[in-house]
Amino acid sequence: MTPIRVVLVDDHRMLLAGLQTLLQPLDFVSVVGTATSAAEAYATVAAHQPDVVLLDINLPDQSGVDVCRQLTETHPNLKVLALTTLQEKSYVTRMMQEGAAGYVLKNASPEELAEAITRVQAGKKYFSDEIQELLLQPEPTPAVRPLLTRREREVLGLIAGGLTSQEMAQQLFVSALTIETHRRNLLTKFGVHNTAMLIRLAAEYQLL
Amino acid sequence: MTPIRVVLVDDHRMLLAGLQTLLQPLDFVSVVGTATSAAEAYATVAAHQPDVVLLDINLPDQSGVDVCRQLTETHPNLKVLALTTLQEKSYVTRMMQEGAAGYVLKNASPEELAEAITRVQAGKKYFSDEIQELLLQPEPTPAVRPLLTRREREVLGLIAGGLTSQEMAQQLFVSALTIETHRRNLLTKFGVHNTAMLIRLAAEYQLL
DNA sequence: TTTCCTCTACTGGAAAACCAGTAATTTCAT
DNA sequence: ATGAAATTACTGGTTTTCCAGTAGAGGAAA
Repeated sequence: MTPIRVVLVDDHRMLLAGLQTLLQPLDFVSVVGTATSAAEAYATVAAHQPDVVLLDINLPDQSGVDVCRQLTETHPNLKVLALTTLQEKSYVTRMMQEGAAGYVLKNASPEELAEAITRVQAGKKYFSDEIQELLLQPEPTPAVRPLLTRREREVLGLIAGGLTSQEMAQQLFVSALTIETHRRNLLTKFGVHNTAMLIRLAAEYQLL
Repeated sequence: MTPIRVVLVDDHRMLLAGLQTLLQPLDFVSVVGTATSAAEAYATVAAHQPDVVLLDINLPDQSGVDVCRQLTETHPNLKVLALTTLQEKSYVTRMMQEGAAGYVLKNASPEELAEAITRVQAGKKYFSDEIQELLLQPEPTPAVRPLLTRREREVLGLIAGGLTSQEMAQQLFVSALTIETHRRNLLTKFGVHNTAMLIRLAAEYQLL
Protein backbone atom coordinates (compact mmCIF):
# COMPACT_ATOMS: atom_id res chain seq x y z
CA MET A 1 0.00 0.00 0.00
CA THR A 2 1.38 3.39 -0.96
CA PRO A 3 2.69 5.33 2.01
CA ILE A 4 1.22 8.74 2.83
CA ARG A 5 3.39 11.45 1.35
CA VAL A 6 4.14 14.12 3.95
CA VAL A 7 5.83 17.52 3.81
CA LEU A 8 7.04 19.15 7.03
CA VAL A 9 7.06 22.93 7.43
CA ASP A 10 8.76 24.51 10.39
CA ASP A 11 11.45 27.17 10.62
CA HIS A 12 13.47 25.24 13.21
CA ARG A 13 15.63 22.68 11.46
CA MET A 14 16.11 20.87 14.71
CA LEU A 15 12.39 20.38 15.04
CA LEU A 16 12.19 19.21 11.43
CA ALA A 17 14.94 16.71 12.20
CA GLY A 18 13.09 15.59 15.29
CA LEU A 19 9.86 15.17 13.40
CA GLN A 20 11.55 13.12 10.73
CA THR A 21 13.13 10.93 13.38
CA LEU A 22 9.72 10.37 14.95
CA LEU A 23 8.04 9.57 11.65
CA GLN A 24 10.78 7.38 10.15
CA PRO A 25 9.76 4.12 11.84
CA LEU A 26 6.26 4.49 10.37
CA ASP A 27 6.27 2.49 7.15
CA PHE A 28 2.94 3.98 6.02
CA VAL A 29 4.35 7.52 6.13
CA SER A 30 6.92 8.91 3.73
CA VAL A 31 8.47 12.33 4.41
CA VAL A 32 9.03 13.61 0.87
CA GLY A 33 10.15 17.13 1.69
CA THR A 34 10.73 19.80 4.30
CA ALA A 35 10.57 23.59 4.31
CA THR A 36 11.69 26.26 6.74
CA SER A 37 9.63 29.16 5.41
CA ALA A 38 6.37 29.91 3.67
CA ALA A 39 8.07 30.54 0.35
CA GLU A 40 9.93 27.25 0.61
CA ALA A 41 6.69 25.52 1.60
CA TYR A 42 4.92 26.56 -1.60
CA ALA A 43 7.81 25.38 -3.73
CA THR A 44 8.22 22.10 -1.86
CA VAL A 45 4.53 21.27 -2.03
CA ALA A 46 4.44 22.05 -5.75
CA ALA A 47 7.51 19.89 -6.38
CA HIS A 48 6.59 16.86 -4.26
CA GLN A 49 2.78 16.86 -4.35
CA PRO A 50 2.30 15.53 -0.80
CA ASP A 51 -0.94 14.14 0.65
CA VAL A 52 -0.44 15.83 4.03
CA VAL A 53 1.44 18.91 5.22
CA LEU A 54 2.43 19.46 8.82
CA LEU A 55 2.43 23.22 8.96
CA ASP A 56 3.84 25.41 11.70
CA ILE A 57 1.50 28.32 12.32
CA ASN A 58 4.32 30.69 13.07
CA LEU A 59 6.63 31.11 10.09
CA PRO A 60 9.22 33.82 9.50
CA ASP A 61 7.92 35.21 6.23
CA GLN A 62 4.15 34.72 6.39
CA SER A 63 1.38 33.79 8.76
CA GLY A 64 0.72 30.06 8.85
CA VAL A 65 -2.95 30.89 8.60
CA ASP A 66 -2.37 32.54 5.22
CA VAL A 67 -0.14 29.69 4.08
CA CYS A 68 -2.86 27.22 5.01
CA ARG A 69 -5.44 29.13 3.01
CA GLN A 70 -3.24 29.34 -0.06
CA LEU A 71 -2.13 25.72 0.07
CA THR A 72 -5.67 24.38 0.41
CA GLU A 73 -6.88 26.65 -2.37
CA THR A 74 -4.21 25.61 -4.85
CA HIS A 75 -4.18 21.94 -3.78
CA PRO A 76 -7.77 21.00 -2.92
CA ASN A 77 -6.90 17.39 -2.02
CA LEU A 78 -4.08 18.40 0.28
CA LYS A 79 -4.67 17.93 4.00
CA VAL A 80 -3.07 20.47 6.31
CA LEU A 81 -2.26 19.64 9.91
CA ALA A 82 -1.51 22.73 11.97
CA LEU A 83 1.48 22.39 14.23
CA THR A 84 2.05 24.81 17.07
CA THR A 85 2.73 25.36 20.73
CA LEU A 86 -0.13 27.84 20.99
CA GLN A 87 -3.28 26.67 22.74
CA GLU A 88 -5.29 29.66 21.68
CA LYS A 89 -8.82 29.03 20.50
CA SER A 90 -8.98 31.87 18.00
CA TYR A 91 -5.96 30.45 16.19
CA VAL A 92 -7.58 27.04 16.05
CA THR A 93 -10.86 28.34 14.70
CA ARG A 94 -9.11 30.52 12.17
CA MET A 95 -6.97 27.64 10.91
CA MET A 96 -10.08 25.52 10.52
CA GLN A 97 -11.80 28.34 8.67
CA GLU A 98 -8.84 28.49 6.29
CA GLY A 99 -9.11 24.83 5.44
CA ALA A 100 -6.93 23.00 7.95
CA ALA A 101 -7.89 19.40 8.61
CA GLY A 102 -6.34 19.17 12.03
CA TYR A 103 -4.34 20.72 14.77
CA VAL A 104 -1.61 19.11 16.79
CA LEU A 105 0.66 20.46 19.47
CA LYS A 106 4.42 20.28 19.22
CA ASN A 107 4.63 18.02 22.26
CA ALA A 108 2.62 15.31 20.50
CA SER A 109 3.82 11.72 20.76
CA PRO A 110 4.79 9.67 17.66
CA GLU A 111 1.59 7.67 18.08
CA GLU A 112 -0.44 10.83 18.10
CA LEU A 113 1.32 12.16 15.02
CA ALA A 114 0.74 8.86 13.26
CA GLU A 115 -2.93 8.90 14.17
CA ALA A 116 -3.30 12.52 13.08
CA ILE A 117 -1.72 11.89 9.70
CA THR A 118 -3.77 8.75 9.12
CA ARG A 119 -7.05 10.35 10.09
CA VAL A 120 -6.70 13.49 7.99
CA GLN A 121 -5.50 11.44 5.02
CA ALA A 122 -8.73 9.44 5.39
CA GLY A 123 -10.71 12.62 5.16
CA LYS A 124 -11.40 13.02 8.85
CA LYS A 125 -10.49 15.83 11.25
CA TYR A 126 -7.95 15.47 13.99
CA PHE A 127 -7.38 17.46 17.18
CA SER A 128 -5.12 16.88 20.12
CA ASP A 129 -6.89 16.13 23.38
CA GLU A 130 -5.88 19.54 24.68
CA ILE A 131 -7.29 21.27 21.63
CA GLN A 132 -10.55 19.32 21.86
CA GLU A 133 -10.83 20.42 25.46
CA LEU A 134 -10.19 24.01 24.40
CA LEU A 135 -12.87 23.85 21.72
CA LEU A 136 -15.38 22.31 24.10
CA GLN A 137 -15.15 25.13 26.59
CA PRO A 138 -18.32 27.22 26.75
CA GLU A 139 -18.46 29.80 24.01
CA PRO A 140 -17.89 33.17 25.66
CA THR A 141 -19.19 35.03 22.64
CA PRO A 142 -22.74 34.87 21.31
CA ALA A 143 -23.14 33.01 18.05
CA VAL A 144 -25.22 35.82 16.62
CA ARG A 145 -24.76 39.56 16.53
CA PRO A 146 -26.23 41.10 19.65
CA LEU A 147 -29.08 43.57 19.44
CA LEU A 148 -27.67 47.00 20.18
CA THR A 149 -29.48 50.16 21.16
CA ARG A 150 -28.92 53.19 18.98
CA ARG A 151 -26.58 54.77 21.46
CA GLU A 152 -24.60 51.55 21.72
CA ARG A 153 -24.22 51.37 17.94
CA GLU A 154 -23.10 54.95 17.92
CA VAL A 155 -20.53 54.41 20.66
CA LEU A 156 -19.34 51.20 19.00
CA GLY A 157 -18.74 53.15 15.80
CA LEU A 158 -16.72 55.73 17.69
CA ILE A 159 -14.72 53.08 19.54
CA ALA A 160 -13.84 51.56 16.17
CA GLY A 161 -12.86 55.04 15.03
CA GLY A 162 -10.17 55.02 17.70
CA LEU A 163 -11.66 57.62 20.01
CA THR A 164 -11.04 57.48 23.74
CA SER A 165 -13.98 57.61 26.12
CA GLN A 166 -13.14 61.24 26.84
CA GLU A 167 -13.12 62.12 23.14
CA MET A 168 -16.42 60.33 22.58
CA ALA A 169 -17.92 62.17 25.54
CA GLN A 170 -16.93 65.48 23.96
CA GLN A 171 -18.30 64.49 20.59
CA LEU A 172 -21.63 63.30 21.99
CA PHE A 173 -21.99 65.99 24.65
CA VAL A 174 -22.26 63.56 27.54
CA SER A 175 -20.13 62.59 30.51
CA ALA A 176 -17.17 60.29 30.02
CA LEU A 177 -18.72 58.16 32.73
CA THR A 178 -21.77 57.71 30.54
CA ILE A 179 -19.54 56.48 27.73
CA GLU A 180 -17.88 54.09 30.18
CA THR A 181 -21.27 52.64 31.01
CA HIS A 182 -22.07 52.17 27.30
CA ARG A 183 -18.72 50.43 26.81
CA ARG A 184 -19.45 48.13 29.68
CA ASN A 185 -22.84 47.31 28.25
CA LEU A 186 -21.26 46.59 24.86
CA LEU A 187 -18.69 44.26 26.41
CA THR A 188 -21.47 42.43 28.21
CA LYS A 189 -23.69 42.10 25.12
CA PHE A 190 -20.80 40.74 23.08
CA GLY A 191 -19.69 38.51 25.93
CA VAL A 192 -16.13 39.81 25.88
CA HIS A 193 -13.74 41.47 28.28
CA ASN A 194 -11.83 43.99 26.24
CA THR A 195 -11.99 46.28 23.27
CA ALA A 196 -9.88 44.06 21.03
CA MET A 197 -12.42 41.26 21.05
CA LEU A 198 -15.27 43.74 20.85
CA ILE A 199 -13.98 45.32 17.68
CA ARG A 200 -12.96 42.00 16.16
CA LEU A 201 -16.43 40.59 16.66
CA ALA A 202 -18.10 43.80 15.51
CA ALA A 203 -16.05 43.57 12.32
CA GLU A 204 -17.00 39.91 11.88
CA TYR A 205 -20.68 40.76 12.36
CA GLN A 206 -20.25 43.69 9.99
CA LEU A 207 -21.43 46.16 12.60
CA LEU A 208 -18.75 48.67 11.71
CA MET B 1 -38.50 72.21 -14.73
CA THR B 2 -39.42 69.36 -12.41
CA PRO B 3 -38.43 69.98 -8.80
CA ILE B 4 -36.07 67.58 -7.06
CA ARG B 5 -38.06 65.09 -5.03
CA VAL B 6 -36.67 64.79 -1.50
CA VAL B 7 -37.39 62.49 1.44
CA LEU B 8 -36.25 63.47 4.92
CA VAL B 9 -35.25 60.85 7.49
CA ASP B 10 -34.63 61.81 11.08
CA ASP B 11 -36.10 60.50 14.32
CA HIS B 12 -36.74 63.98 15.72
CA ARG B 13 -40.00 65.31 14.34
CA MET B 14 -38.99 68.79 15.34
CA LEU B 15 -35.91 68.58 13.18
CA LEU B 16 -37.97 67.22 10.30
CA ALA B 17 -40.29 70.18 10.71
CA GLY B 18 -37.36 72.54 10.77
CA LEU B 19 -35.85 71.00 7.66
CA GLN B 20 -39.14 71.29 5.81
CA THR B 21 -39.42 74.93 6.84
CA LEU B 22 -35.92 75.57 5.53
CA LEU B 23 -36.54 73.81 2.24
CA GLN B 24 -40.06 75.13 1.54
CA PRO B 25 -39.01 78.44 -0.07
CA LEU B 26 -36.90 76.49 -2.58
CA ASP B 27 -39.11 76.04 -5.64
CA PHE B 28 -36.70 73.53 -7.19
CA VAL B 29 -37.04 71.20 -4.19
CA SER B 30 -40.13 69.22 -3.29
CA VAL B 31 -40.28 67.38 0.04
CA VAL B 32 -42.41 64.37 -0.89
CA GLY B 33 -42.12 62.43 2.38
CA THR B 34 -40.60 62.10 5.81
CA ALA B 35 -39.64 59.20 8.05
CA THR B 36 -38.64 58.88 11.70
CA SER B 37 -37.11 55.41 11.57
CA ALA B 38 -35.27 53.07 9.25
CA ALA B 39 -38.35 50.92 8.69
CA GLU B 40 -40.37 54.00 7.84
CA ALA B 41 -37.60 55.21 5.56
CA TYR B 42 -37.72 52.10 3.39
CA ALA B 43 -41.48 52.32 3.06
CA THR B 44 -41.46 56.04 2.34
CA VAL B 45 -38.76 55.76 -0.32
CA ALA B 46 -40.57 52.87 -1.98
CA ALA B 47 -43.83 54.79 -1.99
CA HIS B 48 -42.58 58.20 -3.12
CA GLN B 49 -39.55 57.32 -5.30
CA PRO B 50 -37.50 60.41 -4.37
CA ASP B 51 -34.38 61.67 -6.15
CA VAL B 52 -32.57 62.57 -2.91
CA VAL B 53 -32.76 61.35 0.67
CA LEU B 54 -31.45 63.34 3.61
CA LEU B 55 -30.59 60.56 6.01
CA ASP B 56 -29.77 60.88 9.67
CA ILE B 57 -26.91 58.54 10.53
CA ASN B 58 -28.27 57.80 13.96
CA LEU B 59 -31.68 56.13 13.79
CA PRO B 60 -33.50 54.26 16.57
CA ASP B 61 -33.96 50.94 14.82
CA GLN B 62 -30.94 50.60 12.55
CA SER B 63 -27.59 52.15 11.79
CA GLY B 64 -27.81 54.91 9.21
CA VAL B 65 -24.81 53.32 7.54
CA ASP B 66 -26.79 50.14 6.97
CA VAL B 67 -29.81 52.08 5.78
CA CYS B 68 -27.63 53.94 3.31
CA ARG B 69 -26.26 50.71 1.91
CA GLN B 70 -29.68 49.15 1.52
CA LEU B 71 -31.27 52.23 -0.03
CA THR B 72 -28.50 52.70 -2.58
CA GLU B 73 -28.57 49.00 -3.43
CA THR B 74 -32.30 48.85 -4.02
CA HIS B 75 -32.53 52.31 -5.64
CA PRO B 76 -29.36 52.77 -7.71
CA ASN B 77 -30.34 56.24 -8.94
CA LEU B 78 -31.14 57.51 -5.46
CA LYS B 79 -28.73 60.03 -3.96
CA VAL B 80 -28.20 59.86 -0.21
CA LEU B 81 -27.04 62.86 1.77
CA ALA B 82 -25.86 61.92 5.23
CA LEU B 83 -27.10 64.19 7.97
CA THR B 84 -25.51 64.21 11.37
CA THR B 85 -23.92 66.17 14.19
CA LEU B 86 -20.95 63.81 14.30
CA GLN B 87 -17.69 65.10 12.84
CA GLU B 88 -16.00 61.75 12.95
CA LYS B 89 -13.94 60.76 9.95
CA SER B 90 -14.57 57.04 10.19
CA TYR B 91 -18.32 57.64 9.95
CA VAL B 92 -17.82 59.82 6.88
CA THR B 93 -15.63 57.30 5.12
CA ARG B 94 -17.96 54.45 5.99
CA MET B 95 -21.00 56.34 4.68
CA MET B 96 -19.14 57.07 1.44
CA GLN B 97 -18.18 53.40 1.18
CA GLU B 98 -21.85 52.49 1.54
CA GLY B 99 -22.88 54.68 -1.35
CA ALA B 100 -23.66 58.08 0.16
CA ALA B 101 -23.27 61.01 -2.21
CA GLY B 102 -22.69 63.61 0.45
CA TYR B 103 -22.46 64.55 4.06
CA VAL B 104 -23.90 67.60 5.74
CA LEU B 105 -23.97 68.68 9.33
CA LYS B 106 -27.19 69.48 11.14
CA ASN B 107 -26.16 73.11 11.59
CA ALA B 108 -26.09 73.67 7.81
CA SER B 109 -27.69 76.83 6.41
CA PRO B 110 -30.59 76.71 3.95
CA GLU B 111 -28.19 77.81 1.20
CA GLU B 112 -25.87 74.96 2.02
CA LEU B 113 -28.71 72.44 2.06
CA ALA B 114 -29.90 73.76 -1.29
CA GLU B 115 -26.43 73.48 -2.76
CA ALA B 116 -25.96 70.00 -1.37
CA ILE B 117 -29.24 68.74 -2.79
CA THR B 118 -28.57 70.33 -6.17
CA ARG B 119 -25.05 68.99 -6.43
CA VAL B 120 -25.82 65.41 -5.53
CA GLN B 121 -28.84 65.40 -7.81
CA ALA B 122 -26.47 66.46 -10.60
CA GLY B 123 -24.32 63.45 -9.85
CA LYS B 124 -21.63 65.25 -7.88
CA LYS B 125 -20.46 64.76 -4.31
CA TYR B 126 -21.09 67.28 -1.58
CA PHE B 127 -19.39 67.84 1.79
CA SER B 128 -19.73 70.57 4.34
CA ASP B 129 -16.66 72.76 4.75
CA GLU B 130 -16.02 71.17 8.15
CA ILE B 131 -16.19 67.68 6.69
CA GLN B 132 -13.85 68.60 3.84
CA GLU B 133 -11.42 69.90 6.41
CA LEU B 134 -11.75 66.67 8.35
CA LEU B 135 -11.11 64.58 5.24
CA LEU B 136 -8.10 66.65 4.26
CA GLN B 137 -6.30 66.04 7.52
CA PRO B 138 -3.23 63.84 7.09
CA GLU B 139 -4.09 60.20 7.00
CA PRO B 140 -2.89 58.69 10.28
CA THR B 141 -3.12 55.16 8.96
CA PRO B 142 -1.01 53.71 6.15
CA ALA B 143 -2.86 53.01 2.94
CA VAL B 144 -1.39 49.55 2.73
CA ARG B 145 -1.03 46.77 5.23
CA PRO B 146 2.20 47.16 7.11
CA LEU B 147 4.93 44.53 6.96
CA LEU B 148 4.95 42.70 10.25
CA THR B 149 7.59 40.48 11.76
CA ARG B 150 6.57 36.97 12.71
CA ARG B 151 6.39 37.83 16.37
CA GLU B 152 4.28 40.88 15.62
CA ARG B 153 1.83 38.79 13.61
CA GLU B 154 1.69 36.30 16.42
CA VAL B 155 1.06 38.97 19.05
CA LEU B 156 -1.52 40.65 16.81
CA GLY B 157 -3.36 37.36 16.55
CA LEU B 158 -3.38 37.00 20.30
CA ILE B 159 -4.52 40.60 20.84
CA ALA B 160 -7.43 39.88 18.50
CA GLY B 161 -8.09 36.78 20.55
CA GLY B 162 -8.74 39.02 23.53
CA LEU B 163 -5.71 38.12 25.59
CA THR B 164 -4.13 40.65 27.91
CA SER B 165 -0.42 41.36 27.70
CA GLN B 166 0.08 39.23 30.81
CA GLU B 167 -1.82 36.31 29.29
CA MET B 168 0.12 36.56 26.04
CA ALA B 169 3.37 36.62 27.98
CA GLN B 170 2.41 33.38 29.70
CA GLN B 171 1.39 31.75 26.45
CA LEU B 172 4.59 32.77 24.64
CA PHE B 173 6.94 32.28 27.59
CA VAL B 174 8.25 35.84 27.54
CA SER B 175 8.00 38.86 29.80
CA ALA B 176 4.88 40.99 29.74
CA LEU B 177 7.20 43.90 29.09
CA THR B 178 8.30 42.22 25.88
CA ILE B 179 4.67 41.93 24.79
CA GLU B 180 4.21 45.61 25.63
CA THR B 181 7.07 46.46 23.29
CA HIS B 182 5.52 44.37 20.51
CA ARG B 183 2.18 46.15 21.03
CA ARG B 184 3.87 49.47 20.80
CA ASN B 185 5.62 48.48 17.61
CA LEU B 186 2.31 47.29 16.15
CA LEU B 187 0.61 50.59 17.00
CA THR B 188 3.45 52.46 15.34
CA LYS B 189 3.42 50.32 12.18
CA PHE B 190 -0.32 50.74 11.81
CA GLY B 191 -0.10 54.42 12.64
CA VAL B 192 -2.71 54.21 15.38
CA HIS B 193 -2.92 54.96 19.08
CA ASN B 194 -5.07 52.26 20.54
CA THR B 195 -6.09 48.67 20.25
CA ALA B 196 -9.51 49.40 18.78
CA MET B 197 -8.08 50.99 15.65
CA LEU B 198 -5.35 48.35 15.50
CA ILE B 199 -7.81 45.50 15.41
CA ARG B 200 -10.19 47.29 13.07
CA LEU B 201 -7.43 47.91 10.57
CA ALA B 202 -6.05 44.41 10.97
CA ALA B 203 -9.53 43.08 10.18
CA GLU B 204 -9.78 45.38 7.17
CA TYR B 205 -6.39 44.22 5.92
CA GLN B 206 -7.44 40.64 6.62
CA LEU B 207 -4.52 40.08 8.93
CA LEU B 208 -6.62 38.24 11.47
C1' DT C 1 33.66 40.74 10.14
C1' DT C 2 30.36 44.24 10.20
C1' DT C 3 25.95 46.10 10.10
C1' DC C 4 21.25 45.93 10.61
C1' DC C 5 17.07 43.87 12.11
C1' DT C 6 14.45 41.34 15.38
C1' DC C 7 13.51 40.16 19.83
C1' DT C 8 14.10 40.67 24.27
C1' DA C 9 13.47 43.49 28.62
C1' DC C 10 13.82 47.25 31.59
C1' DT C 11 12.72 52.31 34.06
C1' DG C 12 9.33 55.54 35.16
C1' DG C 13 5.18 57.19 34.46
C1' DA C 14 0.46 58.74 32.73
C1' DA C 15 -3.70 57.64 30.52
C1' DA C 16 -7.28 54.71 29.59
C1' DA C 17 -10.09 50.83 30.18
C1' DC C 18 -12.39 47.55 32.95
C1' DC C 19 -14.99 46.21 37.07
C1' DA C 20 -19.04 46.09 40.32
C1' DG C 21 -22.49 48.40 42.18
C1' DT C 22 -26.04 51.90 42.43
C1' DA C 23 -29.67 55.05 40.92
C1' DA C 24 -32.40 58.98 38.79
C1' DT C 25 -34.43 60.59 34.54
C1' DT C 26 -36.17 60.11 30.03
C1' DT C 27 -38.31 57.69 26.44
C1' DC C 28 -41.26 54.48 24.46
C1' DA C 29 -44.73 50.98 24.23
C1' DT C 30 -48.91 49.26 26.13
C1' DA D 1 -51.30 56.21 33.32
C1' DT D 2 -48.05 52.63 33.90
C1' DG D 3 -44.21 49.80 33.31
C1' DA D 4 -40.05 48.63 31.06
C1' DA D 5 -36.08 49.84 28.58
C1' DA D 6 -32.70 53.11 27.51
C1' DT D 7 -29.82 56.68 28.84
C1' DT D 8 -27.66 59.14 31.95
C1' DA D 9 -24.12 59.53 35.72
C1' DC D 10 -21.93 58.61 39.90
C1' DT D 11 -18.56 56.06 43.78
C1' DG D 12 -14.50 53.59 44.45
C1' DG D 13 -11.29 50.89 42.82
C1' DT D 14 -8.08 47.71 40.02
C1' DT D 15 -6.21 46.36 35.83
C1' DT D 16 -4.48 47.22 31.52
C1' DT D 17 -2.73 49.92 27.96
C1' DC D 18 -0.04 53.52 26.13
C1' DC D 19 4.04 56.49 26.18
C1' DA D 20 9.08 57.64 25.71
C1' DG D 21 13.38 56.25 26.26
C1' DT D 22 17.10 52.94 26.61
C1' DA D 23 19.83 48.82 25.63
C1' DG D 24 21.82 44.01 25.15
C1' DA D 25 21.83 39.55 22.61
C1' DG D 26 21.23 36.82 18.68
C1' DG D 27 20.62 36.04 13.90
C1' DA D 28 20.89 37.12 9.12
C1' DA D 29 22.59 39.51 5.22
C1' DA D 30 26.21 41.93 2.97
